[in-house]
Amino acid sequence: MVNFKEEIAKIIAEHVDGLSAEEIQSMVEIPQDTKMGDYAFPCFKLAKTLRKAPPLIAGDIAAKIAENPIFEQVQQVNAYVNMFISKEEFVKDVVEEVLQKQEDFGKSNIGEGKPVIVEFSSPNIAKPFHIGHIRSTVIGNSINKLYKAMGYDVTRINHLGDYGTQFGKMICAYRRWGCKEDVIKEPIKTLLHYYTKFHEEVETHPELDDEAREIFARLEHGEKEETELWQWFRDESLKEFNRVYKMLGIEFDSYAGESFYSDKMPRIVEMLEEKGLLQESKGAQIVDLEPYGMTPALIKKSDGSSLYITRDIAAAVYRKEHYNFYKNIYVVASQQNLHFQQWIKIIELLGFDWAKDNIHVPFGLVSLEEGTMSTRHGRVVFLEDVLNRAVEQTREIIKEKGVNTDNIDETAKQVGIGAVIFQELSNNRIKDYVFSWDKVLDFNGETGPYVQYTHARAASVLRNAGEAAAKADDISNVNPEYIMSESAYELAKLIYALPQTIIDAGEKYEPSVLTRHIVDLAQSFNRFYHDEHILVDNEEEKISKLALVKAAKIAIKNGLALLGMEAPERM
RNA sequence: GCGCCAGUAGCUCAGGGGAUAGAGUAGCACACUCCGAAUGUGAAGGCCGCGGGUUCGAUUCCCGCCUGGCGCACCA
Repeated sequence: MVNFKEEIAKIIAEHVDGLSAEEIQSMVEIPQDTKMGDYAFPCFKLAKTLRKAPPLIAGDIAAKIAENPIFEQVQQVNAYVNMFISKEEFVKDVVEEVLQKQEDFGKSNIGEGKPVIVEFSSPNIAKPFHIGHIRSTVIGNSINKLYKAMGYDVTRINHLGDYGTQFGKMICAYRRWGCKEDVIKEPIKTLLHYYTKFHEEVETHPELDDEAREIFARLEHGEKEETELWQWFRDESLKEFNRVYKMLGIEFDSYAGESFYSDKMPRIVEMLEEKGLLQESKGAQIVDLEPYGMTPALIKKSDGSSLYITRDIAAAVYRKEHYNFYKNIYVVASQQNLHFQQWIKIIELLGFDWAKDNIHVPFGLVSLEEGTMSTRHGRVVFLEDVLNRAVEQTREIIKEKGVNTDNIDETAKQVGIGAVIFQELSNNRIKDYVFSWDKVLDFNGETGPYVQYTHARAASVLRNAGEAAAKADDISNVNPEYIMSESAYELAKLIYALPQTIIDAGEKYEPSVLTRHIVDLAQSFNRFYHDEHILVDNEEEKISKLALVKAAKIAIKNGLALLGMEAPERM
């Protein structure tokens, strides 16, 4: 498809001195009101160099470019050159492109196969997978898919929180109050109970903390008994996590978590020493980051055991050596902003020029109406419960509406879970939000079910069309005259914009950019659907409109896939 | 106290130098003998937190303040 901004910039550049086509391209905009054109070029900035009033410049440019056949019309309005693209060619090109590319529509190859790592989800072993984990999991999954669609070679890493003093606490608690059968029966809930009990007991018995620290030190030294317990906790927890990942349709290439890097840390400490970055402070080893406006980074505790910043440095070094990444992306809560700034700065101080390729993609906090979520206080909403309730509600709605779907369980799953994912990816990831059952279970308006419904509706029209639907695949059967009405043209424009939207979303690490666009697409399709009758008697008109319906359906489906969602044919 | 982030319609949020600031939702008024009403249409709803500055032009950029969230040494 033609890149219109680029083409327009070239055309205008021929008539404007002193500005490159690239500079002009960055100035070309899409007016908010479609009545003002498909593209606009504001001329204010040219006034100084050309020594002329902006409206006069706009008038000049408009007159000079009006003859170009890519425009249907060019107008000067005040300081703007407003351009209307020739609809006939445009609509035909868009439909042809989509129907030809099918599931590949929206993909690009700007990544050229370069290796990218996306680290996401990364739950803590032996702790519940709660609604707070949904963000990293779902946002990370979408970023992974966006980068794949851009032609990068993506590796998905689940950096499990499977190490640290918390395991000292867990083992300590298990030894004191644990019961093997309970753990086997309900691993995470039981282990969480031990963990909570530990924190209650430590209030009155502070010596427990020392004991836990000691146990962790033994674990780190590979003592048999501690290691076996740890391995057991890890295995049982992963079983539970995988149940949720399966529901969400999420997979990983690697589960190399914190424990994987435990033997890779001494090397980092050595490197820091060699570079003279390490200092002793209050018995601990630190890197002083004050010259960079940051608090010191604690590398080693006074008892000699490690901290997670050391692990993250070790992990980044390992990944650079092992994957030679072009980008190493971390989808981790904004609470860890300082931590990321610190260790990325340390990578830089170690002399690695790839420090800048480590990218922290932060997101805001999820809280409950009762307050911040707290595993220790048992104030949590389990993600699995949220997904199950969404599926259950969908099943009821389907029954209520009496929709004919072949497999009500499968459809309820696709829509219910899709609703939760879509909700999560609707807003800018940096925003905090308060979890609300009412909101996740609301399926009207700008929601996942709305978009999926639109897709199913398009599917329904195509089913009802019978043979004509197949004829729409052949562009020579399509007469663009029939799909140039206002609502059809607006729909075509949004379909056209999908590939660039995918790139924008990827480059900003912001799936919500795509989510918003899919909502716009669905709204536009529904407007078209209400404005015009598609299955008309006139065969040529019907086929032409069906081609647009098909293109819209493909665009919606491909977009949803990049959010990690299914697009059911019936719902 | 210092640092980072956020503040836009009653509510939830888009937009991020450019034309009259947009959606959804709630409430109001409409549209199913018609391809799927989980839909669509209309009206209403705004000192874009406050005060300065830069600019031809600021909701957008800069400075200060206010409010809220998060972080700031042996948890991750």
